[in-house]
Amino acid sequence: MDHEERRSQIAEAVVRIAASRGLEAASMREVAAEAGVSLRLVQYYFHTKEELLRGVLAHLGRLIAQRVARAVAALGEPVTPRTFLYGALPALIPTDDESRRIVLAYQAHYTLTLTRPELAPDGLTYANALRDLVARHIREAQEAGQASGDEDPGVAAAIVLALVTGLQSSVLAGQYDGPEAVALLTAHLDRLFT
Amino acid sequence: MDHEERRSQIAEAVVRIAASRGLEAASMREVAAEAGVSLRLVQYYFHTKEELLRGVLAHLGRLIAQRVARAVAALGEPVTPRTFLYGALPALIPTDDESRRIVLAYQAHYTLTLTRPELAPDGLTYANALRDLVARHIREAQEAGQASGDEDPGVAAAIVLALVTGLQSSVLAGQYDGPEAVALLTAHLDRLFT
DNA sequence: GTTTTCATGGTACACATGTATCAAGAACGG
DNA sequence: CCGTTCTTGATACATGTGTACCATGAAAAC
Repeated sequence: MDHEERRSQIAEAVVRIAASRGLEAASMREVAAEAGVSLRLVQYYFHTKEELLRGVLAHLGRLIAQRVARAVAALGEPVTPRTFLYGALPALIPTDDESRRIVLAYQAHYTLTLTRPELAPDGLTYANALRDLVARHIREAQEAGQASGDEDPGVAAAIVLALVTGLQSSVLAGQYDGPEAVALLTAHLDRLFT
Repeated sequence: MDHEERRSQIAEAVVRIAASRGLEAASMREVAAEAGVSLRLVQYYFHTKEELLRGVLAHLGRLIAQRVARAVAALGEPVTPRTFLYGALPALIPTDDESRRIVLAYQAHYTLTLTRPELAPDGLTYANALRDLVARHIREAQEAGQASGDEDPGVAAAIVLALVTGLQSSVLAGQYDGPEAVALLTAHLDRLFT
């Protein structure tokens, strides 16, 4: 059978367990049962548990990137800095069940990596790259006169991304639902693009 | 011996373990060893593990509230809405080792409650109360002409608190250090208080 | 002074965990 | 046809886990 597909299937099982019963309930045996395979098979595709968790984290990264890319693509051409930010950032907020599962599992892994850094091989690479990307779009919007220019693009990008992270947490905890959180995010963006 | 003190001592041990090796490493035996007491004693003061985790969460809440109160008190009189926000909110960002421990342990517990709501008896009570408190201060600042009045205080409060949450995560992950995160937060506040 | 409650210790038990081992069919090239 | 490599299965093992049980001073109440 195809290796990548099997690994995805198992990783998906971990995501489901982590989102419903918590990451600590994702034992090798539970994962095997949830994925509908034998324990030995989980061991075969992910030799150790550490490798499994790393694989799941990578899988979650792909899922999230895919969701964002899809949201941006749905905007149609042309993709201006403004439409990019209004399209990509809200895609990170959990709305439907699937995005909630993904973000919840991601947050569980994220928290785990805080005390087990060896599980996050790339560490802050993606976070910093994303911030720089957002900063670049903000700067372009400023140069095009769409945004007020009296703010450092790097600072504004860091703020808006931290806001997204915080809103993710709030939605997961049930403080706001998806649309409410998106409204808060766009309210912040609206002040950026005066 | 004093009951409350013993419970605090044990809860503090859990916080240290959670911050260094992760909450999943906080088994009853490890907690006992870290606290320098016997396993039986941990069982005596917290009959079950669920009760222990609830106790630690309550303890963390007290520690955080105490830190914020201290930061506000350090501002001296009079406490205006503006000084309150500039004093209380940055106190939530991890700067020294102790605040890092507290926030890290809190985040671990928070993530755990997402899939085990029975561990968070008060749920969103505090979060909503804090948001309303911040909203009230923002509204007062607006009425005093210290802040631009074209923004809903509730929305602004929700945004700034989500930002704080996101900055906490970023600092824990090492993306920003404490002073950088505080600078980002005050940059946001500065735009609120034109 | 005896009894009862509190505080602490040691230990046992049933179970879950990650990992390793042994085994057997399947696919496939020589 | 045979051997080799890839997949999959069942199971064993050592250890860690939460919890329960029994025991012992100490203090307090009557």
